[in-house]
Amino acid sequence: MNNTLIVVLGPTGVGKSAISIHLAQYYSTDIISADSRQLFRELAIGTAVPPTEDLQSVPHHFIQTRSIHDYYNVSEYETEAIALINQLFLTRNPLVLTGGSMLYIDTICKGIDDIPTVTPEIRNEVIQWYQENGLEALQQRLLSLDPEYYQIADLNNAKRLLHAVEVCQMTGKTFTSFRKNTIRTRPFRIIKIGINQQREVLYERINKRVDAMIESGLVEEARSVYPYRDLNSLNTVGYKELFAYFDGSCTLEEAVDLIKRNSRKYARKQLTWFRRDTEIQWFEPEQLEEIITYISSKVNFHQ
RNA sequence: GGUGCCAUAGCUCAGUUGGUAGAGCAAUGGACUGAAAAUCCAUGUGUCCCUGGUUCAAAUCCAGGUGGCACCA
Repeated sequence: MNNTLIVVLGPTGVGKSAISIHLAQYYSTDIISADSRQLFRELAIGTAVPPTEDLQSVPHHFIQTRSIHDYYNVSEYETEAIALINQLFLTRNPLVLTGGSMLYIDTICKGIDDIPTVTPEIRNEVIQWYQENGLEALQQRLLSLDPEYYQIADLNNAKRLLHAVEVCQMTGKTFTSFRKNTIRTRPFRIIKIGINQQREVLYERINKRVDAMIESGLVEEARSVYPYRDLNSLNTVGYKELFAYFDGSCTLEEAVDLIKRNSRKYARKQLTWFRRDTEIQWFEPEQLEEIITYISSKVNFHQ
């Protein structure tokens, strides 16, 4: 098995895109995005989609391919991305996967259990029931539907409980019965490259990048999707803060500061997730040569 | 120059009739199975501006000083 997926991961703003493009050019290959927000074509500036030149110089997949109005989830991503990866391997090797959405990356590397997709009717029904009856009632409902999951569930996290209840409600089976937690072995090798740098430097980069986004017209971009603010796809850093400004509940300056702060928080959360993954080999953003050396030490593409 | 108000955690501020201090935000750590840039959880020692006084005991009362704000000249 020589097919290799090079996974470039790291916190937001660290410079993953630049490294991925260099790697893709070096190996004459494509980039598959693992970014849950760059998927949406209406969101370009605020999600830091690479500039047009970069997108033209290297083929990118899963960038700007969906609308904010489309329903999308990790499972769909897994199905589509794995199919594409297998197809691309017929003509090229290695491939580069890059992005900051932790769950999306893990889904490609390890798979995710088959859980039936909840219909909008059931979802709305359960959400409405929750809004009328509250968290405690939701916990009790889960306890009666799936006591096993109740034992391990994060009982304050309504989103998790809601999903478990939805699945039970729809299928008549317990949520636990779908949670096999089986790791899928992929028909390709995976090399994980983590990019990180000193926290202060990273934060400074993030702050500057937000200023640059504002200069590039983020306010206008956010205003154009403002009417659809309740969509899940717009519960996104860079947009939700500007919606508050449009509402008149804060100044533009305050909104921009909040975008910076929330981006930093996001970066921290990403690092928390990645920290437990011992397969990741970490590098600084300038260490392109070292990265290529490391990859070469793991696999030889010219045999 | 005079008078009044204020000074407590990185920031904004609570702090009852004196018993050596605690919220929100920030920051940091953690969780994570179809909303994941989402959602949830945990972590609070700081010359209570300085000096002196009263008191068994002062962030708290008194005097002076320093800095800020407001008003009057």
